[in-house]
Amino acid sequence: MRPPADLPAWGNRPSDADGPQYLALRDQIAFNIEVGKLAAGSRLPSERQLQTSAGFARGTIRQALSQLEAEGLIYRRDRSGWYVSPPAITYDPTRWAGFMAYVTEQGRVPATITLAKSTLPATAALADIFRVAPGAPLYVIDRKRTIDGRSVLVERITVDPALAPNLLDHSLDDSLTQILKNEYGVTVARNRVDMRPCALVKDAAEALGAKPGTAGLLVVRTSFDQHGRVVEYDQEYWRHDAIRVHVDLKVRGEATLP
Amino acid sequence: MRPPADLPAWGNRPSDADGPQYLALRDQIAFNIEVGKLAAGSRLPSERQLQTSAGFARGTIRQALSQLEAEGLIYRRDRSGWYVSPPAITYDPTRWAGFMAYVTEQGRVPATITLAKSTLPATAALADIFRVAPGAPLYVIDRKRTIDGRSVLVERITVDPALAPNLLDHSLDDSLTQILKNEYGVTVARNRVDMRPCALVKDAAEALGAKPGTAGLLVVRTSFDQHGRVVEYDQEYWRHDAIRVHVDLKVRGEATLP
DNA sequence: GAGTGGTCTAGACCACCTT
DNA sequence: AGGTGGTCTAGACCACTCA
Repeated sequence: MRPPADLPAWGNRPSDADGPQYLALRDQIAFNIEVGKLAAGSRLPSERQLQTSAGFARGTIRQALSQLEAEGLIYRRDRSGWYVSPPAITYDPTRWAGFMAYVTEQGRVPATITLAKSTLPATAALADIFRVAPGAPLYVIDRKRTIDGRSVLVERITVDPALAPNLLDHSLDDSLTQILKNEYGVTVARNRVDMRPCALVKDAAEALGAKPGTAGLLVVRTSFDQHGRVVEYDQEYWRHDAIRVHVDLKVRGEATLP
Repeated sequence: MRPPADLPAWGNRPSDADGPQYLALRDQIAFNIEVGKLAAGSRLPSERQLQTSAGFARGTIRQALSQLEAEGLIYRRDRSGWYVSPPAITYDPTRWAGFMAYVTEQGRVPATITLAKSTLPATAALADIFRVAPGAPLYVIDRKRTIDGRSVLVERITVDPALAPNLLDHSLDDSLTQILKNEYGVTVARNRVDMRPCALVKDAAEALGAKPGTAGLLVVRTSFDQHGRVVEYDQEYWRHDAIRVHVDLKVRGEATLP
């Protein structure tokens, strides 16, 4: 399976002559990034520096920066500054490989930090998912994951203690799926993945050092074992510029037609 | 396969007391949407009306509206106004159903408008994808698709004329995959899907009546026939609030481990 | 033609990060 | 302590949509 080429598109041609000024500034910064004058991970000049060097009002500068952020070319660390985005990682939900594995495969350095772990009573929604009584205890684990030192996602994993008693006693900084398999003999037979663009809610944004409301991608994975029981329910909030999803499918039977 | 529940999340609790004012305004509007006071598709008061009724400067109003837009609760029609977003459609790339089918299935009304069709010489990137010589002729079709009358995606489809001669003579407002199958006997054996959050580039935004730079989702589908030839290469730009991706997978062999 | 959002200015104060 | 981005104000003009 060859790695997916950089997704081409209709093209982001330089703004038409006489477009808005903020787009002209956008183009100039984007150009500096593309030719490598501004390297991935490096910091942009401060807004006030750009203000004097470009001669625009600060609001206009911020419009240009927000545009570049929306495009995924740059990102901000809350109240710290603007930085050039590193390349995105490619994520294949159909592959049987955890975060640590596929990030490493792509020549990057992954890391996991456990933020919190606790036992909480099931909310109505979770009770429905796990088919347990509302209020029944569930393990809840919050983790943060980084690539080359940059926080790219926070996740909340929920597990039914019935399937993995004393799970929280383990070190949770490695692949949870591995632990479930090796320590509890629980294997995943079915995987359901839901994805949608979102805005990073406050807690997620704070954990990522991003401004609340920044664009993100919500990936919800639900893993089932061979008996159809929910093994793991995982909500991942990704920085929107850090992920690309890639799925490769053999077409299965066409019996799904009504 | 039961329809995926609304993806729950960490929760968008009301902004902490004494948060920024624009978030207070956001909460107020969001509340009006949730309780149905502002129905899906309906128009919000104009920015200047909000300005006087809420007592904030217009910039602050616009910040609140942009926040709601990022969250997918509202959208704007360029220079026309702000509107409440209808529910998103669920898209399953593993299912053998075209746009018209799965939108209808979800109780919505789909439509397709062909914007342009032409024969163009292959760019380097396209030549590589189709394994033809650079400059070789390729069919290029631009279409727009709507749900309940709202434009939700524009796409550019590229097809190799060798597989489907005179394709452009057909009506292209229906499922292209159907035409390829019924008229040319070309069936899809493999489907590759790449997705990433993006900003809508100028042409795509204009076709959707959105402001350039609005958040979107780029979905690139590459379809192969049983001989591994590329049948159809499709770049879809979605409004980010209009789509949810849902994938359901049986876990296949674990032979992919290194 | 009236009203809309889109763009832009030139200030200001604040909370927070960095050193 | 100095500098950063985050928020906010009160104006202005323009291109465009819509009735």
